[in-house]
Amino acid sequence: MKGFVMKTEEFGLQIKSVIAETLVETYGIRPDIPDPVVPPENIDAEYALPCFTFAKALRQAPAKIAATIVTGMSPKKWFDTVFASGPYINFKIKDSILFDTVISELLSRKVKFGHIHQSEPELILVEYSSPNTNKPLHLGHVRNNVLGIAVINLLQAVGHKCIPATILNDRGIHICKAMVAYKRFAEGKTPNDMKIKGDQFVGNLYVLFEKNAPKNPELMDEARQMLRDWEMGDMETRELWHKLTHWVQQGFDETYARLGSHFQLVQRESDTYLPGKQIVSEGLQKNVFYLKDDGSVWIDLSDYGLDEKAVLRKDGTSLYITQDLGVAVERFNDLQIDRAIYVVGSEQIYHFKALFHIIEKLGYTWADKCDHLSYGMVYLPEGKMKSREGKVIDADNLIDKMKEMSREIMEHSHFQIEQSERDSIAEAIGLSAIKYYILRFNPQKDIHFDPEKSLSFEGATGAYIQYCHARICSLLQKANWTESKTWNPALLISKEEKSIIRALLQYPEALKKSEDDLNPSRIAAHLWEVARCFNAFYTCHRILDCGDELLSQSRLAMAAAVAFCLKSGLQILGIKPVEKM
RNA sequence: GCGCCCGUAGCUCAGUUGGAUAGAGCAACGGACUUCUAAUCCGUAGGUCGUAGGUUCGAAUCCUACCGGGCGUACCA
Repeated sequence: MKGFVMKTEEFGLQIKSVIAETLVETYGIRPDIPDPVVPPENIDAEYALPCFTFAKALRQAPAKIAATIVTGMSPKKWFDTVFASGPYINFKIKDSILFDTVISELLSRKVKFGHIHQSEPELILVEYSSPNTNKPLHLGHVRNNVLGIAVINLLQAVGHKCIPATILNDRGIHICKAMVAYKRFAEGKTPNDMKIKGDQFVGNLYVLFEKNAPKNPELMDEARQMLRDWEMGDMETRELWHKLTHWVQQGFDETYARLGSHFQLVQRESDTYLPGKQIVSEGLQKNVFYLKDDGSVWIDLSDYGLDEKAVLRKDGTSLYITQDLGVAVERFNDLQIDRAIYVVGSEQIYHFKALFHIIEKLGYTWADKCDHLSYGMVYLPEGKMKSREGKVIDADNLIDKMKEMSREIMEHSHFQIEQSERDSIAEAIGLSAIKYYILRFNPQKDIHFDPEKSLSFEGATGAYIQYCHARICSLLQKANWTESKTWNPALLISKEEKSIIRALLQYPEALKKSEDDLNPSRIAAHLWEVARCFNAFYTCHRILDCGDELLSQSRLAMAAAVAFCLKSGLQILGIKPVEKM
């Protein structure tokens, strides 16, 4: 029954080699063969090879070449038909072989379908999240975290090793403002007393400060004094600082746990702002930097089309870029990483351009191994989020809200779920909606987020894909399905089944593309495609009790393959697949 | 001013190393539930791809100019 099995990736490779062979035999030339592409829907074929690139060498129209190649090609046993259509050569693979290959590979590789093994994996540090410790995480951070998680999963899926890293920006005027507000207004209360999370507690203080500061200028003076005291290591100030930052971090930990953010390396600005100074003095010695009369240190980046950039203040204190410089050098030296990816918003494009050029000028060979994965801003209907004014979408509130909406739908669902399971499922579906919504976008694009309209459980959403996955899990469970059950790919003959198989076949390519340009939206889109194909199939064909046990088993095998693919993709996106909803 | 990003259906977005008839979702309208989970499916309608030039066999995609929006251009982060 299962005769000729070939790994899915080999179809493309085989096509290229057949074309190469034919070109040698027919024309006596050996040009580069482009990768096969996916034909449009009206063409019944899995692969198409465009012949434009041969036109120049052969001095013939692409369509003529395509026709000639088809005529001269020796048939392969897995071809059904090969036909030229204009400048394209279309390859239709024998259904039985195609179906067998795709389903067998999914059933054996499961969620590793499409993953790649690297013989020499890179060690890649991915820095993401890196929040200020004076307020709760908001929607902007959610985008950052969700993207960071997905990128790490993506890199690992294609065989690299990652160090998830973050820097807590726990030092500076922002936290001092909250500290002043605490002394003035908090009356010694704690987050526990107020029954709120530590980050929200401190965030409220920060907003309180900003509200009162315009009318009370002495508040700002106090905050500045607080910063000086902190730098001097004043005990009382440090204790207060420690107390507040600790509360914030406890709050973050809860939110991170919900979002699924994990960090192998957590650095604090309060620890890392010093090493950069060492780099600055080295740079001065190498004459890469120069000293101005007032004592500040600069670098001229005009040969890169940038301006002069300060790397040390006149009072000798570090700047943001000083710290990043020090941290980067430490990471490459101490951790032996091959690459570093910074997941940071697009407003810092200039900063990272400057940073990487400075590293290059300092002569570090790994300067080109640093990447800034920038992502667009998140806007609300009323404009940009402003944490000073408390005008933000709070991460915890957002998750809670989506969870509630999800629970609400569950109440009215036909499918009954045990009371005890509802909470975790509602949480998972709520998070799916948020994460999928964010990851559907190209990271480069700004997101205009309307809380009333943006998050939905219908159409191209996380819930849609989860729903498809849950349906299949339910089927498999009802049938007591196991991989060892006998099935026959030749029985899967409907056009809906064919669409499913083609979508599955293209998944590894979508994964690869996603990783190539660090763009998880490609996977997100492809999962939608897979789920859509399955849902369409599901409504017009029976799977269980369809009157033919072998057909039933064959459809179950295909359904299981779909489930593995969806599960794989969801996991890469950082979305927890559910088995019921 | 200068630099970078963006402009595709009413709305939100795919498609951009030039390639087959520019695709989805939402909203609108018309259909399918005594359900293998309707958080689903099927159908209809909706487009001078910001504008104008250019490059060529071919442009949403590349180049130039302009219009509109955003972000930068800190001894902030």
